Amino acid sequence: MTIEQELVKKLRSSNLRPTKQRLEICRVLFDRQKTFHFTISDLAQILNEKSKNKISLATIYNTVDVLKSKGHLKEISINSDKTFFDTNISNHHHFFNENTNELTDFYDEDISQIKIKKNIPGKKIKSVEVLVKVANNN
Amino acid sequence: MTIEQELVKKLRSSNLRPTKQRLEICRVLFDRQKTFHFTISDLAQILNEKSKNKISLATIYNTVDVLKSKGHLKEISINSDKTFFDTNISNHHHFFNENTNELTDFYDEDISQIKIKKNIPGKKIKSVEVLVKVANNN
DNA sequence: ACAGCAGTTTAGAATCGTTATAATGTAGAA
DNA sequence: TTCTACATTATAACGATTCTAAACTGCTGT
Repeated sequence: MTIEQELVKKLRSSNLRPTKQRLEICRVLFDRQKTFHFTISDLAQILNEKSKNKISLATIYNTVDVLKSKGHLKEISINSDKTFFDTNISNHHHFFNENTNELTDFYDEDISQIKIKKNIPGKKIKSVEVLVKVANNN
Repeated sequence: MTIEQELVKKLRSSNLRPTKQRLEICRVLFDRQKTFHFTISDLAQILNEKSKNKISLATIYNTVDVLKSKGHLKEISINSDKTFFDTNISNHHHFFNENTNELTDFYDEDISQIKIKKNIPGKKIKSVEVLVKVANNN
């Protein structure tokens, strides 16, 4: 399947018609090798630089919201200034570089196995994610 | 030392004069047995109910910001709608109940020891915190 | 192919949390 | 008590996000 077909499929599976705006957004999000961490304004800026006819902010918000609710994007909370999203939707962990505000993914194989020894009655664990904050020594 | 003296000390150590508004805020925050998780609007509402003369939102924001920057409060990021604060400033972990949006603390003794097997060159780990999302089974 | 409609995009207004402003009030040192 | 630097306040400003309603378009049925 070509990338373009993948993108269309992703949109259709979210009950979104593959319009040119949405495809443009999806290309930025998903047509890349590495995980992409972004805010709406990052994305809007990239889209503006990339294409001649600009896409309305409302469309960007709507598309990202739907992609998120359908599980194609994940929201990550590091600080509360802005909402970050992640194209890596697997259960994974983050390094947060306090000096540069950069995020780096890491996976279960990079951490010792985590066992939670306490539970909340009547509740089931849905996810376990670790946030490691790092900074320069000085 | 009485609670009231503790509160005054906490304010003075933050370079804040112990005014009646600030003391009122600190009583709500720190004069309690259990950890308190709150948003600014939670706090504002409690303060309004509690005392006759209401405290300006600006004062609440300023006081909380300073207390946070001086390490008497901790900011926690769960979702990005609102900024949450925590009176528990120790390194600890959270359960987030997706059904009720409630937060519960848990500590290192409630989890297996965590070893990070990867590192970021030139950076030092400042904190490791785990977020466990839980929800009803159905 | 194309008409028609449901779904989409858009600019701009509205909203909400948070921060800034500037006038008035007050804690605390002398 | 007086004075000054710090605090408080109401309100304005701001920025991210959501809403609105009018114009536009993909897609289905013909």
